[in-house]
Order: sequence, then structure tokens, then C-alpha cells
Amino acid sequence: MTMKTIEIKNAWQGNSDCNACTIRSSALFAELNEEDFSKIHSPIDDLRIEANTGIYSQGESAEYLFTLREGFIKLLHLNSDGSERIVRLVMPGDLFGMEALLGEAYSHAASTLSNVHLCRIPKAIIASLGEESPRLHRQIVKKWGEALVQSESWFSEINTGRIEVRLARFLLRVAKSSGDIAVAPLFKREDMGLMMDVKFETISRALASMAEQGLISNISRLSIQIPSMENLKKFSQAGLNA
Amino acid sequence: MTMKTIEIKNAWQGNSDCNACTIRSSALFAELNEEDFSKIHSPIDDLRIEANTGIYSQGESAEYLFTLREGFIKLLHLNSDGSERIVRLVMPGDLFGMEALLGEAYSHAASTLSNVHLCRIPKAIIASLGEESPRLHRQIVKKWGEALVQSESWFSEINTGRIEVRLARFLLRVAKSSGDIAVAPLFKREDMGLMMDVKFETISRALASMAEQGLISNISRLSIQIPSMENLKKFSQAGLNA
DNA sequence: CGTTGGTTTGAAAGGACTCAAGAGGGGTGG
DNA sequence: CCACCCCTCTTGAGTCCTTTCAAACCAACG
Repeated sequence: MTMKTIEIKNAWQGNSDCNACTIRSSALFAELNEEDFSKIHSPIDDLRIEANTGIYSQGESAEYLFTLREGFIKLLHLNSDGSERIVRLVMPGDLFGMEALLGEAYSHAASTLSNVHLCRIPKAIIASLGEESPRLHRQIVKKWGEALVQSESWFSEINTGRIEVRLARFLLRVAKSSGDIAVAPLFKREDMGLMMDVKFETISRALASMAEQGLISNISRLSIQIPSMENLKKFSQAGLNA
Repeated sequence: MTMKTIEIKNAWQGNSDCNACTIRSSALFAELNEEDFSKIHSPIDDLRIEANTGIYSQGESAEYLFTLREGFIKLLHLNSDGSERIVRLVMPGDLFGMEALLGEAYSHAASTLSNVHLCRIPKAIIASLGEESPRLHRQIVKKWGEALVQSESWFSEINTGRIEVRLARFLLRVAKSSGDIAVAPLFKREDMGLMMDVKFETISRALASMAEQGLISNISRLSIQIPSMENLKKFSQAGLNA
């Protein structure tokens, strides 16, 4: 598994204009006002990174935290025996790498599952701003909380029961209804296996089986279609198949 | 599974003297000074609760957060299909029920695995104190961070690989070396199964098998002994058995 | 075209689950 | 104090699901 690392020169898109950010309402700076923004001096970089690229690795000193704007990122925790698990799937609007706020090392590795667009925020900004802005502090606490809840419910739902059920819950979680039909992105089978604690062949088989049951259709490398969200939901809750 | 709920009248031990708390260094109020303490007016209750008692349930409005002083507590997340998982094992010094700080409902249920001793802190205290004490804010952020890291590494280590290996990692995590021999507490097999996503019979078999291999000894309902931490550690990392 | 990385599919082996019976411990009432 | 009950834990045998090892397939790319 070769893994590129970011080359900032190529990825750099300019400094962010956070004030005008399109996902600002869901991002870290949601509650900041003009005055708060005026206090930001260090540069917040706006990066685009291609799929399957490492952003940071576990144990590395945490200097930045990140907001994901577009795409998907996996957070990989590696165990003492060398095995690894995906402990969180970062979705647009989510913060990650918050260990930077604690002045610690990253407790997991982060890498891209798709092409992504993200903001990289130096920890110094938060430290200095945090002293003066209770609003930011509140927002940070909130984000930590969301991360924890996300992590725990992810953990509980994606890792309990038969794989087909777990996979169904996963698909419901990442699915996007664009108009009439719902589409769910897929990732490398290997990665999906790391999320649900099964081998990649098992993911492949589960997808095939669910397609046979009519729960999903149009399996391709990177996505599937969901003919009926209702059916899939029912399936994920009961596992009662035909 | 019958479950008592706290009866405060019986459990109440008096209001806490946080300033003199023995676990204060690791608890929420670690960094508060005299002045900060003087601002605390609402009562922080000091409770003792017996084993297998519910403290709060998922979805309940979060009015308090808790610090565990003694014993073990499980945080139970229940899925939409009714299945449930233990998402975190709370150990002495840990905070839980922090959803109260976000003004939300509890995202999981909490109940005792052993007799416990804990402090119950009304959310109002944090809200009012938080406005004025950046130290407390920093401490809260830190605690959130610890909870997240704990949750993720728990998730990754206790849920990856063969059960015997998972069980070994679990034991290492809860073991206490008192002098020469190390002892690890056990819980109801059912609960242990919910932590590692296996049936309770499987836990029972895994314990028996590990005893046969000499990795653990003196299996009883509530604890085991670990003859050699080294061996167990080696086992948990490689899974190479005899 | 041939190579390469990723995905699918097959068959056999292994681990966990289910159902079921039995053993151990603690508490209660006779 | 003993008998009995209930709850929990252990153990057994067969089934089901996931893994393992292999081989074939597919699409992208040089």
C-alpha cells in the first residue's frame, strides 16, 4: 500500500477567506464575528489533495487542525501489533486533527479516500484566539462533542451484527439523495473492510448479495445506487431478508 | 435484564468538597484555583451507587455530568434495531455524560458495572463558571479530547482480530499490578461480550482457552490473575500461541 | 497489447454462533 | 442449617458465517 504525502506546493490554493467560507455555518468558525476574524493573522491554507494521500501520521506532533470541505477522509488507528482500524470517517463540515488543540501528537493517521478540499489551520491561531473569544471556545467544545458522538455511534452501528446489516447502515450514513434516486459512495474494498472489521473479499461478497436481494443496484468501483431507502432502512434494522 | 435506577436519597453522601478531592488532579476541576471554587454555588453531589444500576439512559435530557471516583461504568449505545454496544468503559478519574455541556440529550446510557463512587455536577455550574474561567474551559476541552482518544483506541484495540487477542488487550488495559501479581477485574460475561462484539459464551470459552495456555489463572466471576504481563503482552501483539 | 492494481468469485478451513444441558454461587424461606 | 431457586457461567455439538488461499476478471495506463 503505497501512500503519497502532501506536497504543499502543488496542493496550495491560497489563503482562506474564512469570513466568506461556504461551509462556515458548520465549520469551526461558525460563531465568530467580524472582530474575531480580525484577530486571525496566521495563514489558514486552503488545500486540494487527491485521493489516497496521507495527510499526517499517528504519533506525529500535531501542528494543525483541519476542516474538511469536500470529499472523504479516513482516520486510521494503528494497534501495537501492527493491525489497523479506521476509527472515523470524516465527512464534509467535520473537523479533524483536533489533537493540535491539546498540544499532543496525532492519535491516528489521516488520509484521503477521495479527492478532497480542506482548510489547514495552524494551532497557534486557536491558541491566541481562544484566549479572547469565548464563542470560539464554545464552538470547539461543541466540535469535540460532535466528534465523540460521531465516533461512538459509528463504532456501535458499523460494528454490530452481520456484515450485510453493517454495510446497510454504512450506506445509509453516506448516501445522498440527489432528486429521485439515492447514491452512496463506495471506497476501496480494503478500506471498507477496515471500517467494519472484515476482509475485503467479504465486503465484495456482501455487496453482491445485497444486489441480488435488490437492496442496492449498479455496483461500481466507487458508488452504488439505492432503489429504495425505505427497504434498505428496514433491512438495516431487522435483517429480515426474503 | 432488570435494571435499578438511582435512588438519590439512598445514594447521596453529602455535597462534595471538590477543593479537597483526592482525585482532583485528574478530574475536571484540576486547574481551578481558590477564586474559581468560590464561584461554585450549585451543589455537587457525591454519590455511591451499587453494581448494575442505571445512571441515565440514552436520549434523556442531559442535566448533569459525572466524574467517576471509584469503580467501573459502562456507556451503552443502542442502535436503531435494538441491538446495543458498550462504546466506552469509564475508569476512575474519567468524566462522562459530557453531553450536558452541549445542552443535548445523552447519546448513550450509563450504568454501573461495579459498586461505584462518583460526583454529579449540574450543568449550570459549568455554564456559569465557564464564562469566567478560561482555565476550566481548557480543562473541558482536554477532557473531551481524552474521551475521544480513549474511545477510539478502545474501539480499535478491543474490536480487531481474534477474540483471544482482543480479550488479552482488554485485560492489559484494566489490569492492576498490586505488588507482585497483576489482577484484572472481569465483568458479567454478557457485558464483556457487548464490549467486544461477541456472545457471552464466546467470552467464557476464550477465558478458558487462555487459562489453558497459561496466559491467565484463577478465573473467577469477577477477576483473573495474570502470571506474566510480559507473556500476555506478547500474546496480544502477535497472537502467536504455543 | 501486456502490465498493474483493484475487484470478484470459488472451495475448503476455521472461528463464532445457536441451542441446549449442566454446574456453581448467593439468597430465601422452611 | 439445609433445601430450593434463580441467575450466571461453563461446556458440548452442530450450523452458519467469515477467512484463507487461489484464480480469474476488469479497467486504466504505458
